[in-house]
Amino acid sequence: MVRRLTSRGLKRRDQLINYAASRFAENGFHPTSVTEIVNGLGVGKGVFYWYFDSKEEIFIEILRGAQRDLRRYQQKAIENESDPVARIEFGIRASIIWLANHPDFFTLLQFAATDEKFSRLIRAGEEIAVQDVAQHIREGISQGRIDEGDPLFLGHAILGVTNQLTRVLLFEKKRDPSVVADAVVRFALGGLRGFSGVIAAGAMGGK
Amino acid sequence: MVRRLTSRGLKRRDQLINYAASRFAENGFHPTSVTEIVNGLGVGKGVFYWYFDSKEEIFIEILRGAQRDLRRYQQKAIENESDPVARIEFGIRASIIWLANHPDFFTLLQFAATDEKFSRLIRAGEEIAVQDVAQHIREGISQGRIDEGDPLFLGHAILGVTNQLTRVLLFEKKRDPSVVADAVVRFALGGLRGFSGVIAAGAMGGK
Amino acid sequence: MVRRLTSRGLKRRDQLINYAASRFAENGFHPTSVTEIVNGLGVGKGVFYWYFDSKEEIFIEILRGAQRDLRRYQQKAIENESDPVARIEFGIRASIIWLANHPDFFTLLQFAATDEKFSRLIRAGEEIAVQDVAQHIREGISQGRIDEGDPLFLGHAILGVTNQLTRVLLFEKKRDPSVVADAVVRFALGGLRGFSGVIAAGAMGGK
Amino acid sequence: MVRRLTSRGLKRRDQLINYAASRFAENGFHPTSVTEIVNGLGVGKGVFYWYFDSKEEIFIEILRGAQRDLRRYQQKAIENESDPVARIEFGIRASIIWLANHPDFFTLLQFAATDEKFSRLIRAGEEIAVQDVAQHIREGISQGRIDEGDPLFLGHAILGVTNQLTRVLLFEKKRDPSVVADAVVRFALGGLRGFSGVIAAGAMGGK
DNA sequence: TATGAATGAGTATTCATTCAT
DNA sequence: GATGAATGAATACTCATTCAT
Repeated sequence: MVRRLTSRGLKRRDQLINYAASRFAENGFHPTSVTEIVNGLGVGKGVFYWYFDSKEEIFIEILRGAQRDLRRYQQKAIENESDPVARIEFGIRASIIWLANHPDFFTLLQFAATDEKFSRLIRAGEEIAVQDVAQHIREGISQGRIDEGDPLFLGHAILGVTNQLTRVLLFEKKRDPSVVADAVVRFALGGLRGFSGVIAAGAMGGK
Repeated sequence: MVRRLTSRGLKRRDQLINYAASRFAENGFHPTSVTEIVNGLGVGKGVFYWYFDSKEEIFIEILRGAQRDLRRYQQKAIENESDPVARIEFGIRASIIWLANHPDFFTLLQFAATDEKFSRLIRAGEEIAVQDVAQHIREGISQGRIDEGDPLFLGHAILGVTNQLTRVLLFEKKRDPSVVADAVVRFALGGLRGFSGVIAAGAMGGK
Repeated sequence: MVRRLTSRGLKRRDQLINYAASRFAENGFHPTSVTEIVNGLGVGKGVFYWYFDSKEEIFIEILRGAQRDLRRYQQKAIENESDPVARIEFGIRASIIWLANHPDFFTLLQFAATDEKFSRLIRAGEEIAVQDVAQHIREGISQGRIDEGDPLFLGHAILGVTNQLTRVLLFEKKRDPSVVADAVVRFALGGLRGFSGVIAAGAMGGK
Repeated sequence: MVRRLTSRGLKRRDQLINYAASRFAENGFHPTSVTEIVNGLGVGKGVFYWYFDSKEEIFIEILRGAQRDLRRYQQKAIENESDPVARIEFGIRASIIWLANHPDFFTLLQFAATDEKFSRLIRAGEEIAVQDVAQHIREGISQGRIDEGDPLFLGHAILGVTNQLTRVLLFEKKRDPSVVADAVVRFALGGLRGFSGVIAAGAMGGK
């Protein structure tokens, strides 16, 4: 939808995005109806469709906004650091802090990754984040600080640890963000250094 | 629902579970209708509600079955191994192989974790798996093979790496299961060993 | 929609078709809502969609049924007559009688011809009727009873006269069907015989 | 709505009428939204409601304008002809030429005739046109050039032939307007002369 | 005159679930 | 055990119209 918005319109749009995000996070995307959103805001149904073409569209806008914001936060956390391993660490810590400050978005991103309609977007965002990390990993490898290994694999591994520990420790067990971050960093940097003595590679066979 | 089923009835129930699982995996839980399931099987709607109280119930049955099956597979892979680190490795490898053989269930479990209605079940299953691993981790720590650290944290970290790399490398990038397993094991065992030189713990602060 | 219907189901379907036809005829297709139809029948909304995929579909069924019925009626009126001009006359009279007995369908067919979604169907039905007449016209021409002329043009001309006089005389001015039929037949057969002295063919030019 | 319009305002009004007419003709009246009209013109919604009270009103304006214009065109074609049969012929030819030059209006008039909201207007317009023709028919009868018969019936018959052949031959089969006009004139004048030997008047009976 | 914003009843359609047979 | 039929609340979305500026 292309619409020239006045400042009043921009405010409305933001209001819709924020409220919808909170409802989606609490109830889930499918179970949250447009009616629920507009009623919660005390506006008519047409308002919603004045700003968005569909329920899908507003969700995508929410996701994009979250991805953009998270990425900016990560980059800002890194910008003055030249050591690649430190950049990785700072990136992890920034992510966790951002997620702690935007718990709704965490839920939303997790769900979106499982829904065919949005997963492409999430994948793309993840890929960008992983590319960022991969670059630092490559530098770390060339400096001999990180063991050889596919930087993209390693980047995804870090992402996996970060997400899982954030969900469990931060959101479920309500640990302090810095505690969570310490745990993630410890595991992730250890993982990057790798483990020479793989015991039984391929030893178990398939089905 | 508790119903005494004939062997024919058991077969029907299985048929429903399997077909529903494939539909849910392909379309998502919410977008898949009961009508779609019974039509796809060429039976009437009564059949569905003879065996299950609701669409939620069949989904829960699917999830439970998947969790049970995966756990059995993991345990079988471990039963003759006494070395704790090897048990961890074998557990990881077994998980990846099982997931490779049940791609539908992977999708389903991922989604279920994000839906309030099912997440409790998923969390419980995860917790059990993590407890298993934690036990090995404890042994490993006491043998001095793994660095000090909260075994539950570490268990979740392993789970996070496994899930993420399975999704990305196995399902998206179609890598061979053994390649994926090698990557996961390498990172996980490295992560367990930890990283003594955390550079900036807590240095960045919150918002 | 392909559905095996019980006799109860067939009855419901008929009921829906008949009631919907009357509503469409009275209010028009667009202004008549599915809700109005099911409420008028005192059934749930699902009933409608059990038998028809859409509002369009039921309308098409109505049109098809009307076309089929009208055609049968025309053919029955003609079957024992061998004289081609008499066949034309009998066909016209039969059409008018049928329309007099199915005033709703007349309205429906007229509307359908103007709506892109249904006009193809109406055109096809008209074409069939016109082909029938054209055959008799050809015979009439070869017997020297009808002047030379494109039989399809003439068939459409007859259709036009029939429709217009039926609408105006029969439905608006409430004339007796036989009076209407006499008027149509008189004009149509005169028109078939043609007019040798066209006064100013092409004399007026285009725009 | 009565509004004193500046010349700029009159232009806007015309623009709206013309564009709306083209949309209505292409999509149908009901399916065309006011939004579609104003967006297509790149103006705000207020503009529409400044000039017209409702969507119905603009449609009625369109119809009235078309009727007025057609009637003027017919009258101009006839004004210098005194022979009644020739006046009929010229009227028919003029109508077909006008319709050929205003294909949108043809569609619109056809639809309007089927919609309760507008049919009164269309009927009135038709009645005027038919009265015009009826006058010539009466003259023709008194001159012994046209057989006895109700002039209004005959007038409607001519209208029916004209409309049907225009639709089929001109718009669907893309015949040249003069060819269409020849066919209509031939049939209409033949029809006016009538057919003495009605074979089976009333012989078939009603239901 | 004109705009962007807002209204809210209305639309077609879906779907989990129940019922009668 | 199983079927076709029925329910009716709910859903996403539309649209003629009005309002504030």
